[in-house]
Amino acid sequence: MAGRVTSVDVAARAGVSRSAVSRCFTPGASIAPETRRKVTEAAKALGYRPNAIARSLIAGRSRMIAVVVGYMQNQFYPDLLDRLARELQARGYHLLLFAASPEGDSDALFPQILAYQADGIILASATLSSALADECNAAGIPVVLINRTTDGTGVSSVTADNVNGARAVADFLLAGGHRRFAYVAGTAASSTNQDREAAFRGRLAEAGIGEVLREDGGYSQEGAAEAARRLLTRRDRPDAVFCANDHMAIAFMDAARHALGLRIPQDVSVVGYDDVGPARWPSYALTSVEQPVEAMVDIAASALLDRIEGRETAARIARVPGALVVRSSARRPAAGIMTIDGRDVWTP
Amino acid sequence: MAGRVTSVDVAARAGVSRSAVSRCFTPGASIAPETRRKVTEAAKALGYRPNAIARSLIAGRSRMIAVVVGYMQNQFYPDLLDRLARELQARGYHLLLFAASPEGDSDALFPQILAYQADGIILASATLSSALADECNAAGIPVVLINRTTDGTGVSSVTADNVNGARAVADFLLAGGHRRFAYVAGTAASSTNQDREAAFRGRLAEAGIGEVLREDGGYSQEGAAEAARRLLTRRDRPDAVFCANDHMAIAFMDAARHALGLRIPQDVSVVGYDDVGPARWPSYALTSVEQPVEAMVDIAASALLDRIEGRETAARIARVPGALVVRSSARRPAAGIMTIDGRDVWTP
DNA sequence: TTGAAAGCGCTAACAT
DNA sequence: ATGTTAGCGCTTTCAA
Repeated sequence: MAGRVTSVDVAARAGVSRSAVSRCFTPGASIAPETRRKVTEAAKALGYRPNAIARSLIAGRSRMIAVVVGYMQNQFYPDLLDRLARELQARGYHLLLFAASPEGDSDALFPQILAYQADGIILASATLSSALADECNAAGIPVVLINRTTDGTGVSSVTADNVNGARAVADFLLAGGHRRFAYVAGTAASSTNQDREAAFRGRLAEAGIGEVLREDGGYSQEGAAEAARRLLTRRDRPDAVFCANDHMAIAFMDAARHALGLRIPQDVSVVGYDDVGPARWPSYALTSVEQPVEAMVDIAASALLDRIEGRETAARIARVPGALVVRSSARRPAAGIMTIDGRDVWTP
Repeated sequence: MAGRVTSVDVAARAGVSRSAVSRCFTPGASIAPETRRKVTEAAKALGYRPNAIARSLIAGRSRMIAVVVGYMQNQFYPDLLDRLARELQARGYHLLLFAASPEGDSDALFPQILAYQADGIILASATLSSALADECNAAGIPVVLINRTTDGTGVSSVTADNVNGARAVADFLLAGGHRRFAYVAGTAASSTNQDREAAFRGRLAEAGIGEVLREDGGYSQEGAAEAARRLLTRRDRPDAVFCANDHMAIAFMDAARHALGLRIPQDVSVVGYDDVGPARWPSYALTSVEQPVEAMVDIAASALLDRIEGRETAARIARVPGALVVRSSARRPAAGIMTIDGRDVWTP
């Protein structure tokens, strides 16, 4: 039962005071080399580790970050979580994971996050209500939103540059010679969906395309498959479809091919957003705007820890650019594609 | 700053002692209805929540479970994590997430898990070294392994019934009339891979098939694609391939079709293990043995909490059966397939 | 039923 | 550089 060893035991064995033991484990504390040696030795012999819980109590900081995720089927979120856990670990923090129901029991999470004295909170979901973010913010807990923004002030957010990303998609499809467009939407209330949709439509409108068909896929694969059925059986079938994310785009492609017998991109071009792992799988070879997980996590972690550790007090709004990665799910324009690091990228 | 309210503040406002406040939030403590009312009211007005950290310090239990995951690209793990978080939340526990490198800095995790006084630990990875499990176990922290077993005593584990699952795959492929078999292995050292491989080979041997080709895919998609290239360009190409998991089976199928131009299942049958989401995607329609996440999580959580809460002291070894779900990545035998709940299942 | 007092394991002033 | 003292916020005997 090495777990029950306290600093008193170590102090006794090393023949010093508890303070000395404490100092030995406190970076930058003043302690004589000889004392340190004795303590270290005793600690090792006893299997002693300072109790982080007790430490938190004193410090008033737990070094734990609450991370709330919603939908784990979309590979973007597992990737995010993985990077987040590593990044926080590397910075000496730990990740307390909360799974939120899509509906919004997320309010029940607030007391728990508070109770555990989380030093900060990361909300990683396009669809979660902003109520939780606002509550935490009001309670003085630094908040970072990933993949969505909110109107509330004081809340940091890290998103892709959805506006430029969606514009690039429009340009790309126009350059490919498409004329009849459709958009498969995610949850309408999410800022990410709104930004992507508005920018896509806006750019098309500038090019003189007023009509863009629309179906709601609600960020789900079932929704996207249903959207495909509806859109692609119309007489005036669209020849280019932009799905609000890859997760839907994949289901859309499958429905188009396997349920409807269409060829991609000959019969219809499909573009997604996120550039998740499955987009690279040869069966899909999905053209998609990347959402650079690593950069987003770095920024989110820095924004959060800068506030927690008092280096910064203002909320930070970051928009991270991502390349439009060209594969074969959409007709390739004759020009404007460059190969960078072995990846075909749209650079008009 | 509602977060900084303590029981003293509530006590003062309610005109009672700190003890009374404590009792109000302790289920089953003796407190007068009137006192409870006053305290509840004051707490609500002040936005007070008992500090879980301080509580943990006294109780010697943190109500936190450390969960260590390795590889998040394989959709099985995000699904597992999602269920795990919900299940633990529902039982009043919380999940402290650790991402382990495949190599094994997992030893560096031990001190951290200890420091945070995790009440238990769940290792969810087929490949993690068992050193961490043994250390925790030795330190008196209950351990549950998911998706692998270990020789160490005192460690609980929950796995699929890999032996019967792999046997079913052999039977199924034999019934489909196949004669030349191959196995794409996961990490050779993992118990899961060993069980699946041995049972698959064993069953084939019983049927008089002595030779089974083998390639190591190391549980990675790159490895599986490479395995496909090697196996399927041989002159004596196998006509049936069992991949140690779906994650590899998918890459194997993609390589077979897109790099090698083969048809599935006409040229080669492919079967996987796990029945993850992508196995159901029409592009793959992968025949696979399911690994029932929900049941596995229920059992793992119960096994862990029963030990933590002292209801049981012995380690539990659970093997959860899963159906062989028949889709179209492998030739279908003429008989032995039943439709249950809209799913085709191999029931010879 | 209630309050006073002790203490969970640790760190941070403060002396020395 | 080291030990002593006083808590961090809470629960829990122990009396009353």
